[in-house]
Amino acid sequence: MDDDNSEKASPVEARAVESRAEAFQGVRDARRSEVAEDYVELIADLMLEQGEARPVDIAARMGVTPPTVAKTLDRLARDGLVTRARYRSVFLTEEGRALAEECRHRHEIVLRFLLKLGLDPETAERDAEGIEHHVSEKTLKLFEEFVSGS
Amino acid sequence: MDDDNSEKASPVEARAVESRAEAFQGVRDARRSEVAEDYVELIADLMLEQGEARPVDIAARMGVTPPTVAKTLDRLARDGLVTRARYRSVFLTEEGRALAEECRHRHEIVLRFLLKLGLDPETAERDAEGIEHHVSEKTLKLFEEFVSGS
DNA sequence: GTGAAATATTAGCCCAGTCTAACTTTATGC
DNA sequence: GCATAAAGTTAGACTGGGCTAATATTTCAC
Ligand SMILES: [Mn+2]
Ligand SMILES: [Mn+2]
Ligand SMILES: [Mn+2]
Ligand SMILES: [Mn+2]
Repeated sequence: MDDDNSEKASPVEARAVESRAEAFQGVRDARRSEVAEDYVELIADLMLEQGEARPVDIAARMGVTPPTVAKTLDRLARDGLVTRARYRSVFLTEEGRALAEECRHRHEIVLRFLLKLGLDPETAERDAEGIEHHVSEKTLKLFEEFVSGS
Repeated sequence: MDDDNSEKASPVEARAVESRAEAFQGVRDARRSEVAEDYVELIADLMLEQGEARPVDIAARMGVTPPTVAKTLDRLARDGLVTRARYRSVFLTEEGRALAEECRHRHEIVLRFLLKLGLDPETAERDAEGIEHHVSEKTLKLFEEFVSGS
């Protein structure tokens, strides 16, 4: 090892490192809510479309197997987002409904934003499904303005 | 149960269900590559900044502990993205370098797009770190045009 | 050169989220 | 009403990605 690379971590560099770590932390936090968000949004959808949210319909639309849905719903129930009775459809709690509404709204804005940008509907729907979970309030506001703007 | 809700799944509805499932599948696929993408991008960064990519520096910037980095690097090595020797810095394979370059490019475009939209740099960096993994080629193109456009 | 500090690894734990196989319960058609 | 089909659940396995505690190795200051 020839070159002297011992730049003793200036406060400025230290701050940059920390800030980067916080960004990654934030993304990891967001990741932990993704599945719950998609489920409550879908459950709200199904209750409108079909009058009830059955695990089998959730499974078909999420593209996963029924046991996966069962386990996920148990976690959602544990976290106070849904209520559940054996062999019956699932229902959203107040908290679940609130989260679903928030997610529906955010999904809608992200989708309309991508469409306005010129994306085809199929791709827009797919990208929105992923992007929605990583959009801050500030960004959402800007998306909204862009959609509404001339 | 009074109302008759037995709408026998028309082909149109079936296609809609399937398409939605595909969107979720796509998002799940993207999620599986997120960590690998962030790591190779960061490793490439460190090799430029510091001349080498040490686990301790990766850990600090990712905001995780060294054992987490070790385990992740082992997965990356298994997947042919990095090479590794005990107690030494890590290196990217050809494949790893290619992926890193792709990720760096995509990250850059998403970031510039958010900045152009009017987002503050701190939030832009954080949102970009999450959004980048869920942006299709088509969307990236549109972002690029928007950034370059008058 | 040696000892202490820094770095890296290993072992072992945890939880989320996926699956298949087997079983139970409910809904449906006759 | 009953047989069977559909739906739901349970058990058990697996991977990814996080952690702490303990250990091993390397680096550095003297
Ligand atoms: Mn989604
Ligand atoms: Mn959604
Ligand atoms: Mn990222
Ligand atoms: Mn990135």
